[in-house]
Amino acid sequence: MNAGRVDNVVAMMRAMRREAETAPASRPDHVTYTTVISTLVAAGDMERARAVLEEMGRAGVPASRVTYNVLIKGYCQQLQVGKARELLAVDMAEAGIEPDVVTYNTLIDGCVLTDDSAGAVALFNEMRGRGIAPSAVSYTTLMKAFASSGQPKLAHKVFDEMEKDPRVAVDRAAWNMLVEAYCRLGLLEAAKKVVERMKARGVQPDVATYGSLAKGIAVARRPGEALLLWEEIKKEEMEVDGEVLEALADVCVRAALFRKALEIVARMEEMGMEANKGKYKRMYVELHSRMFTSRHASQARQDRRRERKRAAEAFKFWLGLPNSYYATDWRLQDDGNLT
DNA sequence: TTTTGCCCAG
Repeated sequence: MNAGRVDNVVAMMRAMRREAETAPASRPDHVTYTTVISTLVAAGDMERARAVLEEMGRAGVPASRVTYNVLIKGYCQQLQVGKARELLAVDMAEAGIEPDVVTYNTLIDGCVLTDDSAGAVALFNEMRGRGIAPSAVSYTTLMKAFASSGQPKLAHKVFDEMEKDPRVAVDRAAWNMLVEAYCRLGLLEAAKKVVERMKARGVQPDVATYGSLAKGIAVARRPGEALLLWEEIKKEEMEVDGEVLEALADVCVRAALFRKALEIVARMEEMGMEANKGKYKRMYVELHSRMFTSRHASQARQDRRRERKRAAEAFKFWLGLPNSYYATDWRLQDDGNLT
């Protein structure tokens, strides 16, 4: 199952059933069937997952709450939240199986995936109405509903409620979701305040935190902030993934901060990541190909921009664009290639 | 032994 080998998992279950004819101890139990269903769900094959549920019933092995939770997750991933809800309202109810906090968290996330934040709130309330206590995951998922619908203030309200709830602890995922809620709209000052509070509470920012900040910087188009974040990542020897670096490199290229952009892509290449040169070529040509072409600049101004020009040449060299060492005439074709 | 949330982007 962990290797995603669907056919082998199904064949194993069948073999167990056959063997059980002479060795009853091999009879698949509810965990066996749930494991098979998990494999099919992970492969996105809801039809076969559902068929195994039927097979389970015919074999006289009752599905458990976990079995249903797995199937609900599968329908949510396929964006079929209606079918997921039906499993709860009809199948689980008929089988007399009570949902738990995982059931509801999964459904709430399904609402988020289908841009239904009202549905997410309704399910959160329904869960509490049934006497099921929200977990840290419940709060964070509800925050996600507001974060992804561009309502950071509401996400923050949920965060505050979470802090007040003695049954749960605010963890790094919750802080990160709050940072994400602000960054998605490019509200960098608010996001940075959250990060400061998070650090003051002894929670270290991680890849997700910096990923959100990098995205926020890109949304807000604030290259100065990209430099600050890059310096912090360098100073703290922070473990970051390529996506964060790419977001920062994008902002730097857009802002014509080529020296920094080169530093960042160097780090990406150190990490074994292929920087997307095609994208940077397009950005360079679209945004900066007219740089340094003014004929009216004074000598003083030309001197001042010498370092920037050197950086631009180095960047073009890295891109493989014609630079000062080679030909100087080049243009962008309709197909995006350069001649 | 099987199930849920935190960056990217579709």
